[in-house]
Amino acid sequence: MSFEFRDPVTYCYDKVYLLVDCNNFFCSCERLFRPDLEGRPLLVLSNNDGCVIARSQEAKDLGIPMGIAVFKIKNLIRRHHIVTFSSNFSLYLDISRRVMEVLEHLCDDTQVYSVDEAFLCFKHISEKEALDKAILVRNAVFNLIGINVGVGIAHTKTLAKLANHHAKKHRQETYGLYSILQDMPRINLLKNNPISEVWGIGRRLNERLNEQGIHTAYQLSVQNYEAIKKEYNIVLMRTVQELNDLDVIEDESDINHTMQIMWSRSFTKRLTTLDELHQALANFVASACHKLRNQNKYCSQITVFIRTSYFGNDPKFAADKTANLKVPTSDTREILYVATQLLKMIFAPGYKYNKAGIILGNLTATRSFQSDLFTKAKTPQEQEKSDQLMKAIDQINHQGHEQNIFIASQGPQKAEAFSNKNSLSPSYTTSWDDLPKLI
DNA sequence: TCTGGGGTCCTAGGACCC
DNA sequence: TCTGGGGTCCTAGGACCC
Repeated sequence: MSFEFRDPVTYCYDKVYLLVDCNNFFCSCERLFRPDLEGRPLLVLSNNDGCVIARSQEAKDLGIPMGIAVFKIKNLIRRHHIVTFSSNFSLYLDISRRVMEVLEHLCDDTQVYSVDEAFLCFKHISEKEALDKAILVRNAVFNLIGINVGVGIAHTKTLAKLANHHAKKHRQETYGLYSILQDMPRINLLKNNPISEVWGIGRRLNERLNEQGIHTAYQLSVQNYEAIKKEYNIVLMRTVQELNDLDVIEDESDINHTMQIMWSRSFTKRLTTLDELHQALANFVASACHKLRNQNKYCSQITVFIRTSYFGNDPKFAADKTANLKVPTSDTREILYVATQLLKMIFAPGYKYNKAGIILGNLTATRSFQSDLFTKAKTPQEQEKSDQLMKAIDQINHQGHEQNIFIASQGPQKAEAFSNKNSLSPSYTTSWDDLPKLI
């Protein structure tokens, strides 16, 4: 097979993607403020300290898998003196925001993809220039924030993800940077990776494709587009196209694009009565509504769900119910009223519930709605009054860490009262409003 | 005792209309 | 009395992501 070789200095590409991804992000954030932990294995745990959601390299090297229940590795933790942290999302989000600021400074077409990664898009650039950019990005983020990143360089987002994976896996040889703009390294990388490493191939697709004899990314890349679309779907077809350097996955980084807000937690203690569930739900509603108003949005769809644990021998039960509102709202009292009705409809006695939640959907930036003869809109005065009240509640609750004002049914207990956080790190960066910015 | 918390997109199928 | 097909909109559910 012969590949076309393009001169790295003189050949100019229309469009190049750099995927920048922070290494072991949550663990790296914790370590920023605890340099004494350098070199020691670290874990960040989920909300109830129930399972592992992030691992430092040392912890990965010990063979600790993602998502494993903490009680299953108690001995390992003791034996290797592994340091564990409860998840501190406000810290991670703050560090994330600072990292993204650096990236946006270095590239005006930055698409933030998740809390720890972003695609940087450069136009009319040679491979050498792309590599120079990648080095600049890696050094800037490390020098200014203290976080290590990996950078994958390719013609499509799917390939940039794969290149990034290679860069991080072989950090010694790649220094965290890898380009597959040329055909030769791209084809080699495809041949050396199973399809499960490809962005968009999950467990189910992996099984189905394996049954068809498709195991490597390369085997997937040579499939016929139309046949894949017919047998599977358009999403997988786009993945196959992307493996062949066709840039077909759109920019979805529209900042106000959120379509729904979910708030849910699992409980440390099993809840059995409608009353207990209602109190927990009321807290979730309050938090979700607060988030909704922060985004200056209204919702017209409310879903409530409750369920028992997937594990153990107790009887299993799960239920959800959705209500659509004629008039969009962000008023905690209205949403709580509807949520309460929904909860009453789905509640079944005799089960030990371990999780509940609320989803606010159909988010809109205005209250506009299709009026009909039977729907009475609030008068502008009523709307204004509701907005003012909610604003006041948000302001007072924002003044401290405690939630000071409750809707009556939230009860005296806060949502946190239902969950455990045994080894939470301090909120280093968000405790003081006037903390000097790192950059 | 103890098993995360968010999100997105696509598709199939039902309701309804002409 | 019986019989259609095509279009749109909505929703639930499945698959994926970090």
